[in-house]
Amino acid sequence: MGWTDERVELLKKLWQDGLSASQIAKQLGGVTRNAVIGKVHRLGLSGRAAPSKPQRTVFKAPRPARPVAAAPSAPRRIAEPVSSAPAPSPVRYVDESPGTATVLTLGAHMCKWPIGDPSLDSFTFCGRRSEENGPYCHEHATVAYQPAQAKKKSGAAELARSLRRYI
DNA sequence: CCCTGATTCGC
DNA sequence: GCGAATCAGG
Repeated sequence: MGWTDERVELLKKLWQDGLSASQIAKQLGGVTRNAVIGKVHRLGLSGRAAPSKPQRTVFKAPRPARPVAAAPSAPRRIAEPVSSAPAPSPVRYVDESPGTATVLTLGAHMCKWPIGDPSLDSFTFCGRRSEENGPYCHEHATVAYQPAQAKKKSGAAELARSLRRYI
């Protein structure tokens, strides 16, 4: 299929409407998204009012690898981002407000408990005064070393006992 | 691994 | 001019 005037016109319209190249290609039929992009580029209308992507190539968030790695015993799991994890866990660490310290402002005696998604710019640390010998404040220190015992509920003995009923 | 657009280059 | 392959991101 070639680029008839109609198809080019439709291409322009859809592209201007903000549809992606693949979507346009699917709607036109007989062409791949590469063909659409190539045509778009050739027509000279590469840029468009794209509200979805603000072009954030500027100032990539400086995020050093793992600031918490130095801790003697870091929390086993960092709280998942709220985006795709609606599953309410018994304890919600993410909901706390005090995430004031960034990686830049985080000092030696400040709580290094991570708050939020490390891959996001909004990522912060707790920032409250940490305990003398630990990387976390008192509140986070208690929660950091806890999860191990909490899961020690149904052991082998209890399991065996529950199974015994069905024998 | 899914997606996005950008670019290249043989046709 | 065309578009597949490839690249560079999110």
